[in-house]
Amino acid sequence: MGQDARIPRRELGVGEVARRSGVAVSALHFYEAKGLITSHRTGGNQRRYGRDVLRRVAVIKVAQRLGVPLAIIGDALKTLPEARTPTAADWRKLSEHWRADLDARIQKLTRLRDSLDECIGCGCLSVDTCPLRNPYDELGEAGPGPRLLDPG
Amino acid sequence: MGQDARIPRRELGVGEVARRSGVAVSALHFYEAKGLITSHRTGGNQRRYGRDVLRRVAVIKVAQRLGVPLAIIGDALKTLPEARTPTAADWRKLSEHWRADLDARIQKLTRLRDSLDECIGCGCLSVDTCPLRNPYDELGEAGPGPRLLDPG
DNA sequence: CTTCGCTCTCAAGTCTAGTTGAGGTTTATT
DNA sequence: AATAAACCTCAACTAGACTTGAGAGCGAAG
Repeated sequence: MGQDARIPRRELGVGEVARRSGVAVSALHFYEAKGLITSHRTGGNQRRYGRDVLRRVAVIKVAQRLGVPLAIIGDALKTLPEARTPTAADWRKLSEHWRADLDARIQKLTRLRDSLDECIGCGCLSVDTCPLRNPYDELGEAGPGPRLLDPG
Repeated sequence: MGQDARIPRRELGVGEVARRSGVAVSALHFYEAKGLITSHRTGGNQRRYGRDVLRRVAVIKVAQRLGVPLAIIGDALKTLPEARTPTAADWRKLSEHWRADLDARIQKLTRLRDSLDECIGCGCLSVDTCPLRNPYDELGEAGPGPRLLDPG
């Protein structure tokens, strides 16, 4: 068993962080590879995390729920001074920024819903005239291929 | 040039469908491989589409804007009687269904925004008590792209 | 000191929605 | 008949966010 037995305030192993934060160990490895979190190693090359990692992972998860891609989250986290535990003030700054994105996304979906209501009985779907087919409000996700982000 | 010269009511070649519907030829191939549209072939193995394909592609594109994944769109189109051109009534049925999804998505994001407003200064992010971290409203988050899975 | 569980690295696979390219065939026009 | 534009198939690539698996090492309990 791990190192969590009687050491409430020490560093955390990867499995413990996984349990406490609710993400998989593989995801933590992945975040670390992407530079979103950091760790140092024991003599035996195992990861040890400071307690700030829990807050960081929390921020990551919330930002993902907001629809922010990992790369952007990573950039934001890097603006925090040197591997510091994010404070409430830091969090406020990040969340205010992301709130704007969220708002835009909600607006876009709402407009779409309104168009859908208008068109729901017409069945026209004309390429030129139907508002549902005319993306007057394509925000970011223009273009080719596989970049449609805007999950739930 | 192709077969569209003086034959307004005949079948359509793949390039013409692409031009008229605004999707790439490769996308039409792809939709066909996925069973969302069908064609028959000439002696020389080239695709020929009935005119209903234009309406079908229109439905596909609109549904995608609503955030419906291709697999679901395909299932819906399969409920239409045998390769029939979707009528206005068919379209209404589909769109009413998808409207509910859209609404749910909007509601979810709105709740998320409200939580964010509440939490924007608190910085708590407690795993147990923070509403931002407690996904009381995970509806099958059928996101595009990667699997943003579960209790994100 | 053995053993079992945890952790390590690295490669490859998954899923969506296609695009791109190679190499070859068909169709329409000249 | 020759030529050019369109079309064909199939494989491989893209992006994002991970997961899965193989093969090997680490750490603490018994």
